[in-house]
Amino acid sequence: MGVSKTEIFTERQNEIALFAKVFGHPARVAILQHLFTIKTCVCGDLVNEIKLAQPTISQHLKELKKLGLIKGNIEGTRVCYCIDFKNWTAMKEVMHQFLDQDIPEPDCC
Amino acid sequence: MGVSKTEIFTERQNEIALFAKVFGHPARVAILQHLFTIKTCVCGDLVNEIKLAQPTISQHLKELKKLGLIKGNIEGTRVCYCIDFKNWTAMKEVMHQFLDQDIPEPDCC
DNA sequence: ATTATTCATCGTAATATTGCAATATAACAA
DNA sequence: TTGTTATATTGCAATATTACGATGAATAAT
Repeated sequence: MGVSKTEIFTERQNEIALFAKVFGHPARVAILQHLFTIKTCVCGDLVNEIKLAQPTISQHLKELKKLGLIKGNIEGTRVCYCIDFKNWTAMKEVMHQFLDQDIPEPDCC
Repeated sequence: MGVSKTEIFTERQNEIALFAKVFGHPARVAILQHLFTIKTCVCGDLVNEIKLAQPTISQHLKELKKLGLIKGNIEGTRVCYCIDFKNWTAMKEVMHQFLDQDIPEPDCC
């Protein structure tokens, strides 16, 4: 039906999926990478940096903000976005636990 | 348009997004967690384990197989799935690089 | 006050995803 | 062969996502 049956999964599984989903689009990956590499806020140039229309970028920023991974400060007509380090770190913890659930050696295959 | 403009992003950005997207559904997270915790192949019981219809599980397994994160061995009527450790490790490398692009301290915000 | 700039929101079209019933396929069992 | 079991595929309905033009709201510049 296009609707995920979140109720049959654990909260942790849904949490992982939500974080992963927001990284599941290259535009949002690009936005985050840009925010990290410039090591400060981004005010405006995302639209020049990433070749997508302004409303599209705005929508992607909204998704990132919804999960708390970035935050925006209004500065006059501009809005400056930056990583929310506290939340980013918390997210990293969750994702690492998932990705690093490695085992020594598989018994089969 | 519902279609991602992959051509305007780097290969790495698209790669990260593809991996993340496959984790962007709790069913696939649950499947992978199950494969890790039982420490061996899974033959069949995924449909009992996860409360989704068999075709739905099959479809999620296909997605995971498409990215090479799991592999399936046919054993009679059953198909046994397990993590592809080589590819899982490669994926982990990519995702870690993305998640750990931390910087000491932000200049702003 | 008027105009320009920046960003958000709305509306909408195109496409993708999720879920499942029905069906197909394949191997085994009797 | 016939039936049973396990998994895959097909087809489709419901919903979600992506992208962008048009518009709106807020501030800055003239």
